[in-house]
Amino acid sequence: MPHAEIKSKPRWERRKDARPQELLAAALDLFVERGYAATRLDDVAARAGVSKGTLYLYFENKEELFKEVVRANLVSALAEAEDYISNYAGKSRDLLRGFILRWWEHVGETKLSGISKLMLAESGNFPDVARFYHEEVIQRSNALIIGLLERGIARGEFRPIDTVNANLVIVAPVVMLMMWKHSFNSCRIEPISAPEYLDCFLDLLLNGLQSTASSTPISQSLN
Amino acid sequence: MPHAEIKSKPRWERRKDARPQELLAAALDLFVERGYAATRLDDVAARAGVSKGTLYLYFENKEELFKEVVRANLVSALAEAEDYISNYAGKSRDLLRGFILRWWEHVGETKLSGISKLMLAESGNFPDVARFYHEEVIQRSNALIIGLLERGIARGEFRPIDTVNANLVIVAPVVMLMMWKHSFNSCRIEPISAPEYLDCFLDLLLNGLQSTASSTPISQSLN
DNA sequence: TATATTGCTGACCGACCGGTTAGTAATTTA
DNA sequence: TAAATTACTAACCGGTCGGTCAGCAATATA
Repeated sequence: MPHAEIKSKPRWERRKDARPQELLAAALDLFVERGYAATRLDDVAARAGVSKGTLYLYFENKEELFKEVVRANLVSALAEAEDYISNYAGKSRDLLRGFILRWWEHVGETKLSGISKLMLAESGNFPDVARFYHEEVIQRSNALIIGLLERGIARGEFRPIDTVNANLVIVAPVVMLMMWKHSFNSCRIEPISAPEYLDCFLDLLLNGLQSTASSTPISQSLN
Repeated sequence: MPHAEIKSKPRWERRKDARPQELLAAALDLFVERGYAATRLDDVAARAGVSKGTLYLYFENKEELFKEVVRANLVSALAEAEDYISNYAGKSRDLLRGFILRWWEHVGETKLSGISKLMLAESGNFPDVARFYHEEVIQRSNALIIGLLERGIARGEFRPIDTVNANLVIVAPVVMLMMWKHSFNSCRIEPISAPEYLDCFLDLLLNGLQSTASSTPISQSLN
């Protein structure tokens, strides 16, 4: 029925308050799918059912749009993680395992992992965005995990180690899994099984951290 | 002295056999500095002291140029690593440590790390290049490390673990350090100290792998 | 020195994309 | 219902970049 619309369906509608969220959702999708540089604002607008000019009514430019996407998603997710850790009462190894599994569940296997991947991939070409992300997300996340490790050491559950670098080492396999999911996983290449990978990682990690069984401090056997 | 050249300095020279290598070197530099998509062939040609048209005399297109860069650098480096491992006679933990430190030395802290970073960052947008790199580099590297782990397990030096996933978990912190070096390290953000980071990583890893001291198999304490 | 060969140039094409703006039409107001 | 307001559109601009090609000038040849 070619002309079913008797008089309805105006060519467009005024929806001033719904637009920003719809644009943010569309932007998140496309940034995750294609990365920062490769995402065209024409496409973001189209996916939100709007023209590119409209996008510029609500966001100053591409960079500000991206920052809003990060604020609306990752920064808020960080607050939850902070809660989880500070309220935990049990053993540190369980806290660490729980934190990592929840991290994967809430970020890794959702679209949000695409943002983490994107930043690591492109921050070299966009130093302003890089600094924003580093201050707003990475530093806070680092503080979280370092605090967790210190807690384990203070309670005698973990060996005393260099917590600053251990933080980075621990984060690496999880971030790597996110990266993989958004790069090689995408086209025709055998995907990594996240549960098995994380199991293996946690096995190695918690064994490597534990203070009880291991009597050899390792660092003495340098060559 | 504005016109010192009496009669020398022709506007250009014929150097048919030197061009390919010079172009490959320039391409490596720029791919590492800016990534695949953001590297302009005009710039590659200019850095090699040549015009863009010349580049197309020696390479079919951007993708083939990139593949040649990978072949000329990473693929050959892999051969050396294969030698190192297959000829090693000592303890597996020392072999693993040596392999990782040499990997960092020969790839991580050279330009080549930029290629690894680039692939992880952009293969999602260039599936053909991704498949090439996966077959030519990643699969061979995986086979190498899995073999190394199997050797350690067979000799009773490492705990029996899931070697396929452990390979990925082990590779992650090194690759992550490369990524960091080429993204956040580049502009104004506190750099990671590679030696300290690798020390910490190897400490955790070798402690996590060792079969001797640790009596608790860890995987039993789920939750 | 004259002629042939070919490595190399640089202007050009067409597609793309971030950002702008004149104008239009949906809605509100009086 | 007529006028005023403004959310929205669509055409446009300037700049970029992968890729092409007609022609030129640096060599080789004789």
